[in-house]
Amino acid sequence: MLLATLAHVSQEVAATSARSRKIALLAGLFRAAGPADVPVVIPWLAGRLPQGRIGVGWQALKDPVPAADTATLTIREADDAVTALAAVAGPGSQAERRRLVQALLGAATGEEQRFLIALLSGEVRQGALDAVAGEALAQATGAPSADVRRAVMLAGSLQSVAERLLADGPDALAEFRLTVGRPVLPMLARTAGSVAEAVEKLAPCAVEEKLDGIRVQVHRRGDAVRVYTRTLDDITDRLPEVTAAALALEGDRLILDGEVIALDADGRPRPFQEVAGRVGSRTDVAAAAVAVPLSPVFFDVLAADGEDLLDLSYAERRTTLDRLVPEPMRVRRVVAPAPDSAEAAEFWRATLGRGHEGVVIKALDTPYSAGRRGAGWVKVKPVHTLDLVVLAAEWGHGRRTGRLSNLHLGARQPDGSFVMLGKTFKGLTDAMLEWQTTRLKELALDDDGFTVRVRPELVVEIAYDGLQRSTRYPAGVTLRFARVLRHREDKRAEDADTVETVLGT
DNA sequence: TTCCGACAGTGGGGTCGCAAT
DNA sequence: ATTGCGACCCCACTATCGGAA
Repeated sequence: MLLATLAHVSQEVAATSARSRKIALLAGLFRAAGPADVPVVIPWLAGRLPQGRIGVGWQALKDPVPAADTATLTIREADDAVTALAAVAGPGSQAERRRLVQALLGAATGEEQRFLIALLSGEVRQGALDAVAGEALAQATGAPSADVRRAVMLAGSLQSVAERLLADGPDALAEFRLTVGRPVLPMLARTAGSVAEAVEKLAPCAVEEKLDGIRVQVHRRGDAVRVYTRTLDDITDRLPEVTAAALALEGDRLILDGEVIALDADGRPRPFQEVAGRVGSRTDVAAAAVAVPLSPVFFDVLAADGEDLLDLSYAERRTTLDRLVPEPMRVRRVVAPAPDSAEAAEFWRATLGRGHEGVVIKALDTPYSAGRRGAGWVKVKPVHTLDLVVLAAEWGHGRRTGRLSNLHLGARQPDGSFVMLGKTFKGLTDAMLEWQTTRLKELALDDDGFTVRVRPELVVEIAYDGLQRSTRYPAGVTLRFARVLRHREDKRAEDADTVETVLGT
């Protein structure tokens, strides 16, 4: 199949907003693809490279390359070129990658170039990722979409399901079962504003500690242990403590779901940044493990003695977890039998008092919804707010093109100047974007085409989760997960919060 | 007809490893 | 030694489609 065919379909998918039309377009292309093209066509149209990380980003793609006049490039040839790119390493690799990228783009027409650049930079943005592509796959093959979805969760990727499905038909889906050693997409939680609100919806439910670390899925079969992240990357080699902990358990053929955190001598959790740094360290794991020892803490079990527990209720899975995992390695929790239970509020206070991030409220009767943001899990974290001053704004991309989007946030200093604490683009409705674009243009000092600096007069109310250490910003801290609540036209810059106030929180 | 679940998009900061300077 | 880049951790929130109620 020619790359031009695929690039054109991608463009059509991007051009329509109707999800049903996107699915029909993708399904048509999947049907037309030959068996040899399928392993490439499916991930490409879900916006992903089968080779994974290849070391090419916007920097390697920014130089324009003259386009070919006619479309001759095949999908196979383009895929081979990407494979060659992924293999480049060592001194001179950046230049070599750049050369290979330019050769590939030089063989492509304009439309093909646009698709390849989007694909290589991870910005296909056609309004269709795995879920929509999976739906199209079901349509193209006649398999029930619920079965395709379940197979994808259990396989951890669309691609492997697609290959089996297109080669052997819908019957092949039955082979995708929960298997110890093969990671499944983890269940995620939604957000609620308060514990009372969440318990109201979910009772009878449990309230669990929410630990601020790295999510892990631990598989153990005999002496073989593997540890996977939320995106199913294998990080076993970086977490020897987790392997040791898993081997010390009674049960076998296990899959456990939990979080790794770092604890001080007095049992209080250390900052997320330290945990992330530790998990990211791979060159000298032994030294890193001495500096920041990690503790795995589990909250769910997906398989025990090789048996699939996904469809059991949370209450039943938790009973199994309590049997298999000793108490210090399980998250603390209480059960709130009714919406007005006093236990929930008390547990929330105690959890925050111990220095943890928040709580997760879990309905007792829900199964493990792999890969979903299931309604059965709801997280609640404390929210702080500040009034800060907009110092500058950046022009948006995609659907925010032409709007000033990303705001630079400043806190007041005693001498009347401002110190930048971070940026945010979150929380803005289309109407707010429209309004702030107009307002900030009135305040503009200069515009370099990327950032518009403004007179520091517009006050915004910002919500955030807490402070974290920063080397990027002058105060030495930045806001974690800052988002805009509202513009405060009723406030002047002199009314904004000071750096002292921020640091005092 | 209205409501709501699922999905995609728009990016934030930090940290590590590697290559280039 | 320092800097720049890419990858991958953590993540909040809004808009939209289309099926459920």
